[in-house]
Amino acid sequence: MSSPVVTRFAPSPTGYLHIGGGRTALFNWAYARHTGGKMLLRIEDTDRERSTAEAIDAIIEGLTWLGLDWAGEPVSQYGRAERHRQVAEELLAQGKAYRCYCTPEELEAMRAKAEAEKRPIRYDGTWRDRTPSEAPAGVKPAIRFKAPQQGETVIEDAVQGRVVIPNKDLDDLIILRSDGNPTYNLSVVVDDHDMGVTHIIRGVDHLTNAARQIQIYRAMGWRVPHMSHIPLIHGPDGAKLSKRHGALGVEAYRAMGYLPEAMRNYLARLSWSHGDDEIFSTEQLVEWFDLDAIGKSAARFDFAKLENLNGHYIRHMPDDKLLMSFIDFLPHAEGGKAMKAKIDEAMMAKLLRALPGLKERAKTLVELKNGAQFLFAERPLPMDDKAQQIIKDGGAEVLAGVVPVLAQVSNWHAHDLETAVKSHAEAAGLKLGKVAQPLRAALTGASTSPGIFDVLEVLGREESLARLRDQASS
RNA sequence: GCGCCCUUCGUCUAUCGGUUAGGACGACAGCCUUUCACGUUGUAAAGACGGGUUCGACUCCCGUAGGGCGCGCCA
Repeated sequence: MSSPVVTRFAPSPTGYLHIGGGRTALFNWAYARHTGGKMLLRIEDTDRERSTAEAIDAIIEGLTWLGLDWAGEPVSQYGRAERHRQVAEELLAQGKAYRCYCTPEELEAMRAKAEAEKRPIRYDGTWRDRTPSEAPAGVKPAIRFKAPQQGETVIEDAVQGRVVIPNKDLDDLIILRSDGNPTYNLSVVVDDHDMGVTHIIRGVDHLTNAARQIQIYRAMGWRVPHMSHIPLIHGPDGAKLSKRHGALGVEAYRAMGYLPEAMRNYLARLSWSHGDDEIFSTEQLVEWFDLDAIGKSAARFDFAKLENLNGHYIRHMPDDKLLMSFIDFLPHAEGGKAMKAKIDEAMMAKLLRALPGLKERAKTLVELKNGAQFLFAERPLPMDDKAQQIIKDGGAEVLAGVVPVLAQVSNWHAHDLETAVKSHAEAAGLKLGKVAQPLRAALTGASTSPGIFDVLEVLGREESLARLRDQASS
């Protein structure tokens, strides 16, 4: 029996949880679930300049919205700095690291020179073999890892396969800054080791870091975790979906009206697949998810497909559940707070009754919100351009004819209303559409809506007749 | 510049040497229809290029081109 799987999601809190991070978290989560293991959350906050408490909150909220959870409390990497320092000292004591007295300015000059001469940009090992006695006075040293210079470092990656990096291309990285703070590559290794992480699943942008980290694991005599470097998500143009290029935080997707279940389904299908399966539940994802089905090429983010998937989830969600999702969504939508304030028991009932007709027409919760607008509107109803046109083009007269008919319907239900309107249309020699559109315009203020008889029923007799009379010619 | 990775319809992908290269989104067309949708039927649409290996390559190897990632006292 092998030990239980431990994965981790380790974002740096320098901004919101972007969509690529969300998928990395999803893969870690799904793999942990699939194997009966657990996922840990570690906040990589060692960069004190850029890490913020707001970002931590945004990440946690984003993960929570996505429906991803983790075992235990989030770990602060910065909080473990003392331990990282100890490891750096240990490496130093063992001769596997050394003090480097180069100043940042010198290093910058070194890089500039290398670039100008079109040489690989690498630390030249100035202090690798010098003795501390040669140290310049007044310069605080950083500690560098003494990386092997010959041979190669092999990454056995579940996704990338066997990746071989020549050691000559990996220079001596700083593991402890001159101010005594550990750097990323050291902290990651120490934390993953101490936290018992068995499987590292992260973006391929960390692939070369993996090589350096493996060298540190070796130097410490620690076991190297299983690694999976997953492809990045690109924008529609093929370029990296970076923060600078319009990459959005998961909260933006929430505001755009996407359902977490749809996001999970969509994200799961980026660089991962299970045969021809396109739409599947999170339970199925957990059941099916495995590392060997992850592809190596980057995927482009496609809003059209996300939207299609989202529409599917909206349509198939039970009405009561959808209503709850809708109400939870409202505060995040434009003008949604005002709508939410209007939701009382009666409105809940109306929404629930209207939802079957509404959800067929909505691909996002924003569209659902817009579609439901007519339920919240108050007389006199605001009318959009098309609706006004319908009323003007003879609609008002049609309404004048049909209102008395509707007023006589004793049982105000869709079926009876339909019977009444249809026979009226027939008697008047009008096609049903000629009657339905004016009704729709007057009732909803728009030219599109759910089935008109359902609209009449949901609005109720009094409100319906009042709205119709507002627009009927006298 | 150096290193690593990638390349099947516009997009996401299936294919693990032998298929009429399949599915999904999107597009287009038809049907349904009180609007818009939904639903449904159908159509168009792909192995980057060039060499090998093989009886046989989308699949294996090499090269070319294009793309991505990395090369901080950032993570």
